[in-house]
Amino acid sequence: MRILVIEDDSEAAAYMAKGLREAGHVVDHAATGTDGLFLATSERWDVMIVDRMLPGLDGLSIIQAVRAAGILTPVLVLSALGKVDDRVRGLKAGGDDYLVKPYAFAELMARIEALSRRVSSAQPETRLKVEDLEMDLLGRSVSRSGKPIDLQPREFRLLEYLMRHAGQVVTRTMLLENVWEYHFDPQTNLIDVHISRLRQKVDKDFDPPLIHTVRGAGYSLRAVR
Amino acid sequence: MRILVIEDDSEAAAYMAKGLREAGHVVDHAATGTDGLFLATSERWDVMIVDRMLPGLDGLSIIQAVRAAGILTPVLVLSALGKVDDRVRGLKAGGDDYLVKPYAFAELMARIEALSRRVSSAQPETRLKVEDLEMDLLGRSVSRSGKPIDLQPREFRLLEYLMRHAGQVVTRTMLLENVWEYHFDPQTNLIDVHISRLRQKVDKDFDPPLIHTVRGAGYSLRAVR
DNA sequence: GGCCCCGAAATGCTGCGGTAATCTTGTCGC
DNA sequence: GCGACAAGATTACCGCAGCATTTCGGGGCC
Repeated sequence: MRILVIEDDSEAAAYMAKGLREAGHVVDHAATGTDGLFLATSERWDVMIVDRMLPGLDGLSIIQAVRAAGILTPVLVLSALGKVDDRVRGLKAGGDDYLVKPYAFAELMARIEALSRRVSSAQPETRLKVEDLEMDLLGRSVSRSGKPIDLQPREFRLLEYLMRHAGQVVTRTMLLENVWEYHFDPQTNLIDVHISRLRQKVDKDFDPPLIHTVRGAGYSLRAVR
Repeated sequence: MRILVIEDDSEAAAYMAKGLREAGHVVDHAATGTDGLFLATSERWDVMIVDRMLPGLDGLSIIQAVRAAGILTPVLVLSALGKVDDRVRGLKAGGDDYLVKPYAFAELMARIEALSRRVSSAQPETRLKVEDLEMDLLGRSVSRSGKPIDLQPREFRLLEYLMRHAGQVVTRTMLLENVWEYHFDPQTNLIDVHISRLRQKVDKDFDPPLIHTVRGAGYSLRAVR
């Protein structure tokens, strides 16, 4: 899970980040409000943990700005202020939960789980992304660097398979089995033809090429070889 | 907003219900765990508030049962137990938030707001809109660019389903299940025929076409492509 | 009994996808 | 470094799957 921590106390932030990383999450950290807001709006996160008292830009203002930008990522507000009034204000600003310092790490973890549960696990993945290449499974659409790419059904299935195995080498047999549902060798250059067609659409007008040939083995989708 | 309160202390329940109703919510109340579980699963709620200590069926067990039934309604757990361990257990059971008694009413309200915010944005909508195509669910009427379009019942249901999934690709199976309630393949071109009829009415005299076929996959309602 | 909605079937058409021929590139051995 | 061979890339072509449209008849409903 991708978690953004916005917290000015570097010791507290390091402690939290360490624990979260040990639990298998990807954690990024911003020490000021302005940095935090930038990261919050420029990348995709599953959960944000925002300290309320921050130098520069106040935690609650960040949340409001994030919400105003139409981002619905769950936010956990962290604060030393534990009075009811403070908590209410934190939630009203658009926070999804409020945790008072000092906190137990187990509770932090549990709350993060609870927050992300419904949002992220609500649907299985609906979009794939490899570098600047994006695929929307529900809309059956593909784009690279924002430009839409129009694919045929078989091409779409082929690219989906490649993207799901990005970075790995995919053999012809794997493709025949999983993309064509052939359990035999058609003795033609069927796959080569489709790879070629995909390249025309996916790599032709872009850089760097993403589809690489692994001679004698198969193909691989990745940024560099 | 529809709120279900499961709480055995009748005085506490009445107090809470009164406050919530004054805030404009619809509140129903169950005094035992079994009643609560029945109401939770048999009706639609926006938020549930569950006391942890209940006669009959424990609060956490209710939540687990509700989640097992595939219901994602946000649950606020209410409890006198405030130790970190108890809170963690409450959240792990599938609760979305945890509030310790005694609580301030303002905080309860704020937490309910926060809980429902992201989910309940799915209010029982009364009208759908995709580009210049509008559908009034209550009045059973459809119009495009202001001009009324007259649809047959089945056509209406079909268009409604497409509009609710605008931008996504809708497969034939999805349509059979949700528009026809067929759980098998009729082996005819039933869907094609109805799509064709819809097109005559929705796309024929307008621009751009909204109903697109996605070869090998299904159909899609969207502005371009 | 008449109207009309809906589903089945027949027909026509479009373009996807598989085959094969030809061209290009990479990799050996000498 | 050069030639030969194999692996892969590209191109063109055509059959037919998959979709659109039209017609027709049964049956529900007023």
